[in-house]
Amino acid sequence: MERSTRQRTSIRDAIRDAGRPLGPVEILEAARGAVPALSLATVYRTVRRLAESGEIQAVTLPGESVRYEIAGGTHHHHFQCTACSRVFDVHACPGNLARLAPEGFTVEDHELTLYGRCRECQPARRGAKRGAPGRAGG
Amino acid sequence: MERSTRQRTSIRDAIRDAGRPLGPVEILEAARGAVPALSLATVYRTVRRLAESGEIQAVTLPGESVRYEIAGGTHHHHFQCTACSRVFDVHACPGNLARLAPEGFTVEDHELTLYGRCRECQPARRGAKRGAPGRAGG
DNA sequence: GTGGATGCAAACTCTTTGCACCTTG
DNA sequence: CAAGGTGCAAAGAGTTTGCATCCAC
Repeated sequence: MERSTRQRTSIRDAIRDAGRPLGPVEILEAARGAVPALSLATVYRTVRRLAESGEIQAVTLPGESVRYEIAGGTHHHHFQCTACSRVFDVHACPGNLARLAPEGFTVEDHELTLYGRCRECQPARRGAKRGAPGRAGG
Repeated sequence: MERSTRQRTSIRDAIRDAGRPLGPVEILEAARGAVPALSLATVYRTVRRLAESGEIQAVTLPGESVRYEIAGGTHHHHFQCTACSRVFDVHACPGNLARLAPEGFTVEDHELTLYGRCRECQPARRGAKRGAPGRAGG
């Protein structure tokens, strides 16, 4: 059965506290705050377990490697900031996309990714404060 | 300057003739019909060149490695078959997605992927012929 | 005390790169 | 003939796995 280890707890907490999808290395760095000796292999093994058990879910964006977020349950999409590369949830959906498929095709599901500037990375405008952290990678 | 080699021609033709986005190995296999000694390294180098020159464009779907298709120019999306994994173009767009982003976020672009059954992989229904090739991977 | 969990390092897969040889213009 | 292109093999980056040790139950 599933044991409650410090590693597993720190990984789950890291994902939960982030409030946005995190990649394996981001999880590692965040979780090392609680468990400094945590290894990347354990992160990979644990996120797979947590994803299989339904506690977290994989977020796969076009051209990006996997990120993970707490399984909230509701259908939603994602927004990736073109400046800081971070990913955020979008709790809205255009809906009714089945009509877009070519004739003879059956639509079962869809994924939508929006790209643009997140709140912190808005380009400077007349007198606007720039709060962008400028983080690259991720 | 750009030379016209048999390899480059076979790669470009393979992508053009496929009518759907192909991955590096798919391109290799298709192009080897014309140039049997073609190497995967050349495929990688060539698609990068062709993509940089704008002749072809990368198609990156969630959780999938890159595919390439002829740069047609018009904005479109993609459909991935959950049975054969192949990817097809969708020449339609829900449009007006900027409103979906959280407040304070600016939307510059979007990507949409539909999932379901392609024409050849439709589940058998009353007396329908099954034409599905059942290709996995790719 | 036992079996699952962890850390390390090696293995794997996918992609890129160095280098000698070949081909196009 | 010169410059760019190609094939092979090795190198990188990201992810998975074998194994001895450790720890939750």
